[in-house]
Amino acid sequence: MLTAPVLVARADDLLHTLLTAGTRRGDAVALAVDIRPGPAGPAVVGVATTAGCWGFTAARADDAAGALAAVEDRLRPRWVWWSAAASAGPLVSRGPRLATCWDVAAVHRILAGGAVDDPARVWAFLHGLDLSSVPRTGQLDLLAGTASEPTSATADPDDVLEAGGHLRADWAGGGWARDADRAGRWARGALTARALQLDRLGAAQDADRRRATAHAESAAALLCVELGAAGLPLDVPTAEQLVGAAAGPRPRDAGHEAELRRARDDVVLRHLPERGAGVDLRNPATVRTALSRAGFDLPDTRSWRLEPWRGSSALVDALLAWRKSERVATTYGYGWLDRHVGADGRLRGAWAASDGAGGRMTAQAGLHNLPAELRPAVAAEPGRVLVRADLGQVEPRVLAAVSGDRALAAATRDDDLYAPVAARLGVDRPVAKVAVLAAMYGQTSGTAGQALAGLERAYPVAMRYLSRAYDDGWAGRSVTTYGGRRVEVGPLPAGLDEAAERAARARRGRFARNAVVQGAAAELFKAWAVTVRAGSRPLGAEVVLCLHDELLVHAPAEHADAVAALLHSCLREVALGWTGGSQVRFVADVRVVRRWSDAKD
DNA sequence: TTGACCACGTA
DNA sequence: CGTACGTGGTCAAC
Repeated sequence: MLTAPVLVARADDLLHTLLTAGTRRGDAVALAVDIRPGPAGPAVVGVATTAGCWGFTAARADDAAGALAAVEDRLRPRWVWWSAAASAGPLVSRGPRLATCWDVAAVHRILAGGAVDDPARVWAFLHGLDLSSVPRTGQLDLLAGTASEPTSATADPDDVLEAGGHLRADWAGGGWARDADRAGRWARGALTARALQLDRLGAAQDADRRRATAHAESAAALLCVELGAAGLPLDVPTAEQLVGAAAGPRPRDAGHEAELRRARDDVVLRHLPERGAGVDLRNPATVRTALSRAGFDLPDTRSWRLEPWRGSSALVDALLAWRKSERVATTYGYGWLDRHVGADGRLRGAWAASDGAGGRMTAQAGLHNLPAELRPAVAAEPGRVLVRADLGQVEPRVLAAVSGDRALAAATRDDDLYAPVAARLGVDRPVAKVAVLAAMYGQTSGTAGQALAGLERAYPVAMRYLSRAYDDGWAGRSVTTYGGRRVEVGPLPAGLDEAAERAARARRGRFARNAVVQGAAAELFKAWAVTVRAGSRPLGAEVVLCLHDELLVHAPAEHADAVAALLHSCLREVALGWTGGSQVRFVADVRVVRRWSDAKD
C-alpha cells in the first residue's frame, strides 16, 4: 500500500525532484530534518508531497539548509512538520527563512486541548486509538540518541507503524532520523496527520475560522522558534548598571557574595531587637514572627499587606526596599545576565506558542515578567529602532466579537470602550471599567456588584456568553474558544465537603469564563503577530518580543514608519477576517522608540 | 532530589 | 472568592 521513499542523490537535486513530481507553488510539502550536533554536522532530510516522498543525507548541514532555501524561494510551500521545534529549530539559525507552515503539534493542541503534543499521541488521537496503549520507548534510547530494535517482531522494520496502528516508539523517539529512507517516511507521516487534522477542522461548524486559527497557531509556533534564536536586543552596560543600582556591585567570588548579602540583610535586621537574631528574611515564617513582635499582626507578609505602613514604619520601609533589591539580586541579577545574555547582547529564552489554560504564549528566562525598572536596558541596536505596539482594551473588545453582542460591538467603535459603556449604564467610567473586568474575570465582591446588574441589562448577549462558560466550568465540561481551542477544566479534587466542593466548582467556573476570553484574545494576538512577522521580513525587521497584547519589532531606522504602519494595517486585516465583519474594532498604540521604556521617540 | 508553599514580576 | 504565567527562595518529605 505504501510506496517506499525515493532517495534524492544530493541536496542540490531536491528542488528539481519536487518540480518533476509536479509540485506547484503553495503546495503542502512535509519536512523532517535532523541535524547532528556540531558546526557542520551531517543532516538527514525527509520530504513528502501528495505525489511521493523522498529523503537524502547531506554531509554538511549548510548544504541541506541551502537546498531547502531554494525550495522556499521557488515554491513557497506550506511546510508541514510534526513540530516547528523539531524541524524548523535546526534550520532557522542556518539561514532559511520559511514563510508558512502547518504544525501538526500546534494544531493538535487546538483540537485536543492540553499541552501533550508528541507525534505518537497525536497519531493515536487522530486514529481513535487508545492513548494508554501508545508504545513507549525507553529513556535509554533517547539518551543514547540511537534507535532501539523494533518493539514488535511482526512489524516491518521500515514501516512507520506498528501492527496495532500506533507510530513506532523507536521512530518517534528519534529513530526516524537514522537514514534518509526513514526520514522520508517520517515526513509522509506528518503529511498524513495533517490531512486527518484538516478533515476534523472541516467537519466543525466554523470550519473557515478554525482553519485560519490552525494556520496562525502553526506560524506562531515557528515564530517562537525564531524568537528563541534571535533573542531580545539588550544594552548590556545599561543592564549591568541597573542591576548594580538595585543589588550592588558584581560579587568577585562566593565569599564576597555572602558578604554583600549580609550587608543588604543588615539594613533591615538592625531595625529588629537583637539585630534580628533568628530572623531569616528569606523565610516568610520568621519574618511574620518578627513583624508580629514589632506590632504588625498579619496573616502573611506580602508586600501589599505591608503597604499601608510604608512611610510610617522604618522597619516596613526597609523590608519593602529589601524585597525589591533582593528580587533583582536573585531572579534578575548578574547570574541571570550571565545565563541568558549572549556575547551578541541578545537575551534568549525558550518560547512556547500555546501553553497553559487559554493558549497564551509563554517564555522563559524572565522574558515575560521583566521588571519595569530593567526595561530601559532593552534597546535597539545601532541604526535600528524598536517599534512597540500594544492592543488597547483587548479583552472586552474580544468579548464583543466572540459573543456577537451588537451593543458591545457598537461600544468598540470608540477609542475608549469604557466611555460608551459608562454612558449606557449611567455610571462613572471607573465604575464601568471595574464592572466589565469583574464580569470577565469573576470578581463578585466590592463595588462592581451594582454595575453588574446594569451590564446584564445593557449587554445580555455578552453576559450570557460568559455565564454559559461559567456553567460549563462549574459542571466540569470543557469549553471551546472562538478559534476552536478545546480547554479542559479538570476534575474536582477527591473527598471535598459540600462547601469545599462548591468553592472548587466556582473556581472552575471562573477559570472557564476567563479561558474563553483570554484564549480568544491570545488567538487574535497571535494572528496579528504572525501577520506582522510576514510583513516585517521584506523591511529587514523582526519581531523580538510577544507579550500577550504587546509586540516589539526590531527594525532598521529608515523603515520605522513603514513598520509602524504595518502594525496598524495587520491589525485591521486580522480583525476583519477574525470577526467575520462583525463591526468590532480593535485599536493599537504604536510608538517608535530606542528603548522599550521610552514613552515616545 | 522532589514537591509544596510563599513571594513577586508581567499581561 | 479576578485569571494566567515563570522564577527563586525555604522547608518537609522522600
